[in-house]
Amino acid sequence: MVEDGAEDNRRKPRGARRKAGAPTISDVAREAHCSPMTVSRVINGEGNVRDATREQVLEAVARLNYSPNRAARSLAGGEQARIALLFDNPSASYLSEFLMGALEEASRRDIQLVVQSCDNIAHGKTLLRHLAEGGIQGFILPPPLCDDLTVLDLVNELDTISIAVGSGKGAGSQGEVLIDDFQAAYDMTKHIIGLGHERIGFIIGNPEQVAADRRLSGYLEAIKDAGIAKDERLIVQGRFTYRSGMDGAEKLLSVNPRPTAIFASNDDMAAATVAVAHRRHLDVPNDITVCGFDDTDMASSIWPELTTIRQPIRQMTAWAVDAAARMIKTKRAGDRVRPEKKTLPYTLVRRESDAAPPLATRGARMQEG
Amino acid sequence: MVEDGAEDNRRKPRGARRKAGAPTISDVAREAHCSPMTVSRVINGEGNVRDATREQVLEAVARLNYSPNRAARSLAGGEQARIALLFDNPSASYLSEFLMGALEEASRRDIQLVVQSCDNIAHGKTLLRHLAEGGIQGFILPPPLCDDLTVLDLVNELDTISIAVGSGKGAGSQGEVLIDDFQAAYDMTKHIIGLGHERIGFIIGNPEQVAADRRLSGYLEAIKDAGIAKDERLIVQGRFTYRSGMDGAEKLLSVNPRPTAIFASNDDMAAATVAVAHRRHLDVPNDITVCGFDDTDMASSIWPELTTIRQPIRQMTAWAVDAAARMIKTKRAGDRVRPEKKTLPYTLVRRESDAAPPLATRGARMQEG
DNA sequence: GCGCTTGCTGTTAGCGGTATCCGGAGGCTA
DNA sequence: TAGCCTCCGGATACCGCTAACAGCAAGCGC
Repeated sequence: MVEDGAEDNRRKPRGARRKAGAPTISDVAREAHCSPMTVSRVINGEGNVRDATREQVLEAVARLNYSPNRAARSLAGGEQARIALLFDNPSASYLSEFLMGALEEASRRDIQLVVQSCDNIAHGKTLLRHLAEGGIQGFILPPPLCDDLTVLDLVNELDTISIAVGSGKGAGSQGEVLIDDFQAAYDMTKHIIGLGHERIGFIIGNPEQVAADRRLSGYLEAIKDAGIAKDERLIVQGRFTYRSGMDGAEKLLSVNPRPTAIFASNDDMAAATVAVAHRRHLDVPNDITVCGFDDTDMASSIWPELTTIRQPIRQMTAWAVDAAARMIKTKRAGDRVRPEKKTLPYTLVRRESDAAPPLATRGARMQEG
Repeated sequence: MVEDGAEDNRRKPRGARRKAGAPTISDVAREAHCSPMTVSRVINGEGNVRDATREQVLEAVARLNYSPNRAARSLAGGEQARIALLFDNPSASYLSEFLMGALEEASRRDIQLVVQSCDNIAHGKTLLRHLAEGGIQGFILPPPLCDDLTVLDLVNELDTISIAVGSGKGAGSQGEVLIDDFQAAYDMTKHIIGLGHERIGFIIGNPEQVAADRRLSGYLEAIKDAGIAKDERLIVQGRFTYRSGMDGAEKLLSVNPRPTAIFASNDDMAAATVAVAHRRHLDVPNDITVCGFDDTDMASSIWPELTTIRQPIRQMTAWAVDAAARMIKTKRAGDRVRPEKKTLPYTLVRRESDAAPPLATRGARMQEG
């Protein structure tokens, strides 16, 4: 009688569990009027599912708040993909968005993500080698790492795959996800011009990153199209850091006549520009318009909040993790890997840091003209 | 027919996929001349196995160096903990640290973690309900979600458990992991006093978060202990946002005589203070010392970089996951759940935003004394 | 019309364990 | 010897998911 303590309390855990427990893939399948296998395909981002079906499944997933059971998945699926995220990036706010997207997706997809920071390209390459030996099959590389061709070569040599996020030289073997930096910068410049500005300063990003070039080109093209003469003094070099933004802004604000607007290649530098402007007792935006790029956290946590270009960084890294997983999978299956590329839409987010140029300036210009 | 010895060499269809190593429970059973079930019994220390049999099994286990597959075990046993991480937090950098700690620990402990962001408290509550219905048994909540008592009530109503990270009202039913905000603020204030400051302004955080109160108390206690009289004009209300920090700083810097140092309850407000100071042509730190709290990335991405208090966010969330798992387990076993609480150590990070007060001020004071 | 792809979806068979049930051996009472 | 209990241990059915394959239409060349 003493012994049956073991049986008295757990008589029907199974039945009970089914009721209270988490929804399973079959629940979703029933809800979506299809088979569990199809659901599996949808949530794993495999192809070969009609869009209509996919949507039904996704709807059902959302409705039931389904999230796949990790244990079952790794039990059935064999090995998990292991992906590393290497970063060497000055802008902390960019980075945190970046990480969030990747981490979220990795946890959803049950992918093992190794996050490593590195000091410079050389160090990055050592790490790359090291990680590959440790069984990492794929890499996600933000700029500037993904902008270096020797890094790309190394990835190939190690027989791994890589995805460039927010940049990319269009190299054949590398996956890529980015926005149209050129067009975005063009749009922003046009927006500023549309406000009435003609003397528009520009702070270039880190020259080692292709995105910096593309943004510069977009700016140049836009002022050219608007018939504004290019003024070398209004284009200064930065490095995407706050500090470099301060230096750049100091230079720009010392030019005479002063620019009425400054377009910085990222938010950190734009924030620095606002700070410098304030230090010089210039009101943003009434004395000077300041615009950024990226829409990181910083853009909306300073005052005035920045008008900027929103990159869907989170979606981009999420997609990168996804694509990397797919590429690894096809590679493991022995199929030919076709690197995936994607361009995501950006948005111009208008906030409080832009306005028409001060009347005095406009007057001055009208007198000139 | 199918089940005979002829078949025992290898499973046929997926034999190829099986990894070289990893002996299974069946391998052990074969080795010990018994059934998998008996092996399971031995491994799990259940009764009802003859000593002789038990020893055979243990020997086989040792010989094969067998260790049970966790995924399979939790799948079959239905013992898997599922925890959700809900966040509604402005600071992205705080979050990435937050996530990293949690995800790392979750994967180590084989716990399933669902990550969800929400817009506000109301939305958070909807999600909470939704997730609980979806089989989530516990929640990890950063501020401000964990500071809201109605959220806490909901957690209880849903018969789930929660852990507050970085805050907590000490409510009986909720687990908590935090730093000693009082002591940290005390230390920072003392540090500033040690530099020679006597007129130290303080910007309070969001009154809805308990941590804000604690930090204020720490500040008050420290100046009291140093024999500095409390000056109401030097203590202003903020809300943890950049904007509120600007307002607070404006107020503080208008006080006459001006404070020589300002201690803001978080980094965003400290950054705002630096901006305001610069606007007034005050040099940080030579004209005025500014210190923050949290060590978010803003602290090190503005210039000058902020002296601040670093919270070990990663360890805090790792611990939270751990504690949540334990609490869920005891709850499932039908035992009374005793919410766990923990306080972790913080660090005062000294950077470039603090210095001794300007000589003029010190002179003035010496004359006074 | 015949095969032959191609694209989409369902079916089957496990992954490595554990819960539950079942049955045989042995001991005890009547 | 029947009846019943206890101790051991095996058989079976899953847990939730996915790999591999098996349809099955539609499109295409000839």
